[in-house]
Amino acid sequence: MAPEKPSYRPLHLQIRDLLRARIASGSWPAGAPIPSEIALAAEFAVSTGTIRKALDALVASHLIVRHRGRGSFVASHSRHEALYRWFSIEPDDGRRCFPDDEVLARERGAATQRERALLDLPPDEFEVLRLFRRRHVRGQAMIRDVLVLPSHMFPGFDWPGAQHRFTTPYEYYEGEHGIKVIKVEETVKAELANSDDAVLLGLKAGSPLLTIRRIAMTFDDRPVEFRFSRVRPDGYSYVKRIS
Amino acid sequence: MAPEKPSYRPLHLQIRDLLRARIASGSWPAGAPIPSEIALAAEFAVSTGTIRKALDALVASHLIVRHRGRGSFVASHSRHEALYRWFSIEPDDGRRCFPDDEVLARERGAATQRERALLDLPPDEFEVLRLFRRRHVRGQAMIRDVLVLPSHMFPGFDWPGAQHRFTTPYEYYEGEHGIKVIKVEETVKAELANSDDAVLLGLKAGSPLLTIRRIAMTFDDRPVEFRFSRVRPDGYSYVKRIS
DNA sequence: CAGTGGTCTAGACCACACA
DNA sequence: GTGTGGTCTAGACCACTGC
Repeated sequence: MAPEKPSYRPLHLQIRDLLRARIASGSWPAGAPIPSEIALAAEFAVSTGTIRKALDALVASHLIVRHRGRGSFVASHSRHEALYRWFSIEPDDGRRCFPDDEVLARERGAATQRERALLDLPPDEFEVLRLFRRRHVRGQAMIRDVLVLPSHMFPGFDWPGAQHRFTTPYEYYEGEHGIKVIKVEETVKAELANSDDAVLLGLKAGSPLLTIRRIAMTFDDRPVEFRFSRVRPDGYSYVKRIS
Repeated sequence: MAPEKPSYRPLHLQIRDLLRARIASGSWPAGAPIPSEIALAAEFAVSTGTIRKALDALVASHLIVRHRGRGSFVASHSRHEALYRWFSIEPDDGRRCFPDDEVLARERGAATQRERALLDLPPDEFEVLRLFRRRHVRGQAMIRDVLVLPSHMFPGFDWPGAQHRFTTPYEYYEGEHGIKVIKVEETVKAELANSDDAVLLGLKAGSPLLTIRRIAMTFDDRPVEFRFSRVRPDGYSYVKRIS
């Protein structure tokens, strides 16, 4: 006999996915209030306990936030807690602080073979946006990076222009282009500083350097941004906590 | 008015902490079955829903595992899923595989100032165990590391000897010394290969190298092990996924 | 004050493992 | 079978927010 597909999924999972779809589709935009437990229970004709289990899962995956007495809301990158969520570099003295951006250059061009693959560009799309930055902390150049974006997902892209309204690129993607980054994958390597690193980060060529390649994804693992960072290693570490 | 301490904590949190304490104290050792929901509900005189919420939290923090029809059990490092939980290095070709250990040396000696601080040694303890290893993958030397342990927590320490019974040090700590690692913190840096790296990993001195400093902790953030790893960067990356 | 989410209860029914 | 955990219900009560 051929294996049967599961004919049943728990209600709370079905509801969780339906609610997630509403957030993914943009019908519930970032920051918007969502219906109360009671309203949702009525809409789906289930008990509040089942709704609660679905909402708890969305809280766990950072898709909504809930406040007793106020209601539930679609999570947003503009919340302060979101700032450090994706940023894994910490000074060795423990005093975390978020770097300032300096946009060095911006270009629009044909995607390389590698960029096409990393960003999973559809066959009829060939253009990417590239944003070259330098990032400072306490006045010192700490990171230089390049952000590569699929052009077709960001019509009218204007990050340096919108920088006064949004504190991070992800907040800008979300607020201005309706694209919510929900997952990133970073691979870290050690390399040697080249002459550009020497100039931009004030290092000696040939000194060691941390490099980070990041793929940022939205719903359904769709790539949104590829980022390549080169980090000066003196005084800073890449940190991962596992529990 | 002086601020009042909270006179009330939710029952499910209190019960979660009580159950966690039983695991921490060793009265419920790794792998042991724990009482059923109904039995726990009777013991604490609460409803099964409250017990369930406490147990769900313990599942989320990997302290217990539950199987429908069989029961709930204290989680153990010997489970296969635990193998990769703490290991963040992945080959660039995607084919993950766990390295073999080769113990190069073992020593027992006085802790350095730095080791004392990292391991939070009590004032009357001065001795550490050091284990020097090399780790291979597909026949190639990939990592060399040193493990530093507080001597007083591991009486009769015999890792290379017990290597035929336990697959990883953490499984050995748990099975033989009753010490369960539940959390690690890693800081990653880029450095240059020295002459020892050149010999042990087959690199050129001066080539870039990933270094990882790890603190492994048991309950109450008590340090159990300090580990310093030096990783050959060609073909491997340190990976972190955030969602 | 009404409305929200957080806690807690006391059940019922089901899928599954094991003897 | 019996016993386990997983799902789901229909309530009650409380703490908190904002009007």
